[in-house]
Amino acid sequence: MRVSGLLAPTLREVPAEAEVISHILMLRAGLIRKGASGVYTFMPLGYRVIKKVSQIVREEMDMKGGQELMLPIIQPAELWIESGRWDVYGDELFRLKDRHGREFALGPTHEEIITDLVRGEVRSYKQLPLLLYQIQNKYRDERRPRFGLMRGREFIMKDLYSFDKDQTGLDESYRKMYEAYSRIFTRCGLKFRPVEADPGAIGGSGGTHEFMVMADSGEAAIVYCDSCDYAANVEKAEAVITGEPSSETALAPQEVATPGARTIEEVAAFLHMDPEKFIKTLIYQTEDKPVAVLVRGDREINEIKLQNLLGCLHLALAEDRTVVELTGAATGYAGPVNLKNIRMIVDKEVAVMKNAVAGANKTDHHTLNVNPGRDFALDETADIRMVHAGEPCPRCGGTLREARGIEVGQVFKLGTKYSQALGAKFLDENGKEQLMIMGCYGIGVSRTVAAAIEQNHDNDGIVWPMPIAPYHALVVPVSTKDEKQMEMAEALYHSLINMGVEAAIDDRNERPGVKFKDADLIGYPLRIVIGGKTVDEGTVEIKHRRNSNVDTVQFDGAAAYIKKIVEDEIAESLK
RNA sequence: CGGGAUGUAGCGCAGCUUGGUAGCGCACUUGCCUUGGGAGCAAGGGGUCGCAGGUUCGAAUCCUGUCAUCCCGACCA
Repeated sequence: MRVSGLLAPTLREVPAEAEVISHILMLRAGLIRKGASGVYTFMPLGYRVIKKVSQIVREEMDMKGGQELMLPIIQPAELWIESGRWDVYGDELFRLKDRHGREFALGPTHEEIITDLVRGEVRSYKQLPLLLYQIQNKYRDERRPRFGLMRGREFIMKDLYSFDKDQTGLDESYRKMYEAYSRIFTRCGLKFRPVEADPGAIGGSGGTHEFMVMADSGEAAIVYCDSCDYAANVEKAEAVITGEPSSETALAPQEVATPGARTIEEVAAFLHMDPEKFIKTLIYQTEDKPVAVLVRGDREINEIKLQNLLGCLHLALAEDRTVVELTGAATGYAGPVNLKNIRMIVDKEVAVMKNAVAGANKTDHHTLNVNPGRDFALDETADIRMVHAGEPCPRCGGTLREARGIEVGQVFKLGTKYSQALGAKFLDENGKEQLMIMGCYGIGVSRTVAAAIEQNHDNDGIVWPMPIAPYHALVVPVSTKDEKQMEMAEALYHSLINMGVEAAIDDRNERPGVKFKDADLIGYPLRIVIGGKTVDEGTVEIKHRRNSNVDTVQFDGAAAYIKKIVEDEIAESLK
C-alpha cells in the first residue's frame, strides 16, 4: 500500500468526543470514524485489523471443528416471542416493522435463529455434535454507548453455538471453546484472564466464564487469587466467612438512643464501635414484594447475587415511604428484630455474628447485643455480599486481589433453555426423543481490537502486536526528491511484498518528521528508514516500534531479514 | 432513565456577559523554499454559528422549545 493514496486521515489533536485511550488513538490514527453514537465506520487500516483478528478467530474455531455460516441479522419477532425474549430483552432490542407491519428484531445475539435452523435440519444423534459459528454485526440499543468501540450499538462479534446430545458432549464442546479462546487472545498479544461469571439474562443452567483483558479502563471488576488460579467477576465472586467464630457470650438486647445517626458510619462513630459489629438492614423492592436484606455493617450487598437468589426481573432499594411503612421508623433505623410481614434474606456472615448492633425499627434508636437466631429467625441465609481485595480465596484460602478488565469473550453452558423453548429435539440411539444440549460462545471482535490498543500503546500512539497489525512494516524514504532513496525504497517495498510481508511505503512528499509521527501513531511494528546516510552505506535502518531498538542491516538481504522478524514475532505470540 | 456539560470550517477552539457585516491555530489548494522527528514565506478555498420558533430596526450573542454528542450514575450476553 502506498501511503500517498491511503485513506488514513491522522489527527494531530484529540477529538473532543473521545475520553479513553483506545478511542482517541483509533480516531487520531484514522482507523475509525463515527457514524452515530455507538456506530462506527472502519476505515481501511482499522478494517485490516478487524480482518486480522477475525482470521485468527476463524482459524481457531475451525481447528476445533467449528463450521462457519452466516445467519440473518433481521430476525422475525415470532422466534423471539417463542423463546420468551421478545418481552424480556426490553429496550435493548432494536425492533423494526416491514411494509406489511410484521415485526422484526435486529439480532443482538442469535440463539433463536440458530436453534430454529438446527431444529429444522437435525433429526438424529448421528448428526451431533455441531459447532456452528459466524462473524457478523450485532445490534444492541445500549442505554449508554461509550468509549468508542468498547460499547457500541453496532459491533462485530463472533458467536458460536454448540449442539450436543448429552451433558458430556456439552462439557467437551465447552472445553474446546475455552481452549480456543485462550489461544485466540494469546495470539492477539493480549494479557487476559478467564474468570468465573454470572450468567445474566442469557440464562442457562451451566457454568460460564468471561475472558477479561486486563486494563484499568475496563468496565468490569474482577478478583483473583494470588496463589491459585481462582478468578471471578465480582458479580459472581464467592464470599468466605473470615476470622474465628466468636466466643463471646450472648448478652441481653439493649435499646440505645442514637439521635440523628442513620448511616453505619455515623452510628459507629457515635457508639465508638467498629462497623463490623453492625448489622445493616436494607429494604429492597422487586416487581413483586419488598424484601429485607441483611449484611454486616462494613459490607456491601451484591445486587446480582441477590437478584439471582430472588429470581426477580427488577430490583432496587425501596422508597423511603415503603421503609417507613414496614419498619415504623425513618430510614436508617431498620433492623431485623421484630421486623414483621417481610421476607428476610440474611448474609451467611451475619448469621455467625454475636452481640451485634442493629436498627431498632424506632427512629433515633438502635439495639445492642442483637444475636442472630435468637433475636430474629435465620430462615434464609445466603451469600449475597460483595467480595473485595484482601479477603481469602474461596478455593485455596490465599489472598484475593482486585483488578479491572475488559470483557472480550464469554463462554456459556446453556443447557436446554433454548432447545426447550423452541423444541429442538433429536432421536437418540434408542429412538427416543431428546432435547439438544446447547452452549454459546461469543467474542467481541471490535472490542478485542479496542482492548488490544488499551494494552498496547505509548505516548506516541499505538504499538500493534505483530499478528494483528494492519501492516507488518512501513518503508520510509526520507526524501522523495532523492532518486536514489526512492529507487532503493521502492525496491525494498516490492521485495517485501513478493516475500509475503505485508508492507506499506510512505511515498508522500512530506518532511520526515511528519512521516515518523504518523508511523508511530498508526503503530506499524517495523519502520524501515532509507535516507542519505543509509544510501551511502548501502544499509537500511529497521526500527522496532515496541522498544525503539534499531537494527542497521545491509540493503541486500534486508527484505529476508525483515521477513524473519515478522515470522519470529508471529510465532512468538503462540508461545 | 436520573445528574452534569457541550454544539461556531475537516480537527481543536475564541467570540456570547454588554445584540451591530464570523475569527484564530492546525489541516486543505497554489507557488517558492525545505527534507532524519508534526519547518518557513506568500497567496487562496471552505462556515444556513445543531434545528425550529420568539424578542428586536438588527440575533452566533437574549428567550422558549427541540435534536444531537460526551461524561458520571443506574442498567447490560
